[in-house]
Amino acid sequence: MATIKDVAQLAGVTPAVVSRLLSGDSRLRVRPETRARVAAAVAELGYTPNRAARALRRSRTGALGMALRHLTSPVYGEIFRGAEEEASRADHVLVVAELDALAADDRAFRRFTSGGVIDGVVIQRDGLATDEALTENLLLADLPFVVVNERVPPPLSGVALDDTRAARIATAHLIALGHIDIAHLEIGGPTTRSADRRAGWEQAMRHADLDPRADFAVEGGASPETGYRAMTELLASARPPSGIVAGTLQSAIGALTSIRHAGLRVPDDISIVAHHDAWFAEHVTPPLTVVRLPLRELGRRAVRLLLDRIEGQPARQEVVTSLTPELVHRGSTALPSNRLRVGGGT
Amino acid sequence: MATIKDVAQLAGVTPAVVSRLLSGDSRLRVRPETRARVAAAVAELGYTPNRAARALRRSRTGALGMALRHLTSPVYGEIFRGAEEEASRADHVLVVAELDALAADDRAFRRFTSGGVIDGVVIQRDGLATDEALTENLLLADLPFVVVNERVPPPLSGVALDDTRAARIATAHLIALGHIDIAHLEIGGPTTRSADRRAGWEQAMRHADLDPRADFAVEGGASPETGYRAMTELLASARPPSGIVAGTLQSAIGALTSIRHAGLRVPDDISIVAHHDAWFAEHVTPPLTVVRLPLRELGRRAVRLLLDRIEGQPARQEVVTSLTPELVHRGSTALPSNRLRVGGGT
DNA sequence: CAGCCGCGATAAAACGGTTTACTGTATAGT
DNA sequence: ACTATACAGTAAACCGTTTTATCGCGGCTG
Repeated sequence: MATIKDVAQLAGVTPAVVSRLLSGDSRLRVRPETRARVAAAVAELGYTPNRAARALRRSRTGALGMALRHLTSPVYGEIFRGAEEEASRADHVLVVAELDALAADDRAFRRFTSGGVIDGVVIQRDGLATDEALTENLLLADLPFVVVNERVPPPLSGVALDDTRAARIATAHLIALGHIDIAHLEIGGPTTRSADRRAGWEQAMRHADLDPRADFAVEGGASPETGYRAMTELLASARPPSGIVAGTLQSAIGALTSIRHAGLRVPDDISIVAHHDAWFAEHVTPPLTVVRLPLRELGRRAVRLLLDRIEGQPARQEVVTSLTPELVHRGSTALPSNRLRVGGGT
Repeated sequence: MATIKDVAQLAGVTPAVVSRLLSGDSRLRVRPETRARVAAAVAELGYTPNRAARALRRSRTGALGMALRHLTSPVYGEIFRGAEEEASRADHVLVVAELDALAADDRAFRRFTSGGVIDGVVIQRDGLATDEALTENLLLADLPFVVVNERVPPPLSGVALDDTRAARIATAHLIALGHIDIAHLEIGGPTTRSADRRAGWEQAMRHADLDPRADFAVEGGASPETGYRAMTELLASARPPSGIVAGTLQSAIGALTSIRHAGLRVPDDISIVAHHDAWFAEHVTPPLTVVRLPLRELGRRAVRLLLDRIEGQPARQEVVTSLTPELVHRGSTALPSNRLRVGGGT
């Protein structure tokens, strides 16, 4: 591989000129013809600066960490893409690691965070005990980090979605269709997105003079199994809801199964709307109505914020409000039937 | 951060001893007590070698690239986990990039492959033109790489699954249930996994003295939409199949929808078995019978092979046969009914 | 004519490890 | 008594960039 010395020699200058030219040092004065010779030499040799040497000198590696729990998850996959876009723009590279592997293996954590492998890290946070521990350890390691997809309190940095608004939109959609008894399948756990979506549901209900009944806010978790159980419980109540706002796609899928097992039909008997638009939302039966959130923008913003933090800017807590959550109407929501309410009153 | 000099000073030796001790230089003779002093110093200072400095000197970065098309895909997510496990074992870190981003943006490709960012790369390959181009460019860049989840011809290195066997198992399952008219939804495109699965289907059919009819081998693609179309076409034939072996989970899901739209039921009228066991296979309606393949092992093997290649070992072409593909029986396969064949003959 | 300034660069010291060749000291062999 | 040998480490070059301080030179000023 060509080094900066080769380039300098070919251009008839010293390595310093090449270096300063390539990194855009504004204090460097060169005449245009020299600049051109250097550019030509770089092109001819196909020169790319050696990252290790640069990192050693600058104490900046040009790599960003990304610690995610489920690489498999379509929502974090999309966030990753946004992150990569933004990292690419800043000529950075993304080192990814499984959150649980980092938490479980101290050597893995140290490999990831020490030795100047990465300049900072974007982390997912689900309110688990291991997540708290990871935050502690990052703080201890003095490595800049930003939390993605979750609001965090001020000493920390993070960027979240407008989950309250999203849930409001989802709930308002059901209300507009004529639903009155609307339940919320909370994600559960101490995450802000769980609380925010519940808050959004409550707000939309109150705004329409409807009652966000406490027994209609049940924990649906983040898996089909937990969603199934929560829905089954709801169906067992004296007056089951006709509309469901699900916190996650997975719990919505579990709910769908539960409803079917109860001999009811979606959307004829019960309507259901979920959050996030993964490809399979369209391919379950029936296709799920969802509110689509700007996940890619979320990833971009997280990386932007991280880069700013690395540059020494103060911590920030952001919410992506630039793009409005968008309701994608599919087959899982419709006008409420009377079937359930005949005996139910109201 | 503590440097090797700090450690050396604290232990009362020179940096050379620390370095050689930590990297296990067998030609170094030290007495046990010195060894202990160094170990104590390392522990006390929490020393981790600086990766950049090490990379600069060794011309090995300790980072491996992973270029995948769909981070979102559960199959590659699982492969990634295996890869991370193995990389971790070898004290390496994983830099991931989106395949299409690399193909589309030359600067991104160069950032990834030049400048000693990574020592080698594991790539996904789907037989696309851009994939061919990427292979060319990697060869040109003289960067070691291995192809994962696809067989490759000898100058290249790669590790694949035993797709033929998997398809044979899937097909044999339907045959054992009593199905006779069994179609295959090929992945399509010039991938070996597409061809291998088709071959497996043919083998199983012939082995049972059944006819792998040419019109029963249709291209189902890798998306629900293409699967839907393929299935619709099959259903329109004079004597539709009663069993379907789907090359991908996605095409199986599309097929499910098509069957439902045709007014038929799974598994009552038609049985369907797919490949790979992602979480949602269990949560579509009905839950899909699949053959589960050792994806994590595939990821591990790919990294192992890559590391060997980096060490200078010759190219190898592997197939993961150590773990047998396992049939997971769920609700989408059952005994064939007579309903379809009443008018159909046989 | 001396001094100063701006221009267009340059020289050289880091950065933090790794690695090769070498050194000084005791012990053993002849 | 003298050399060989093993032992236990050491010295220093080197990897490829970045960056700070400096330099020679011509022109302008007083």
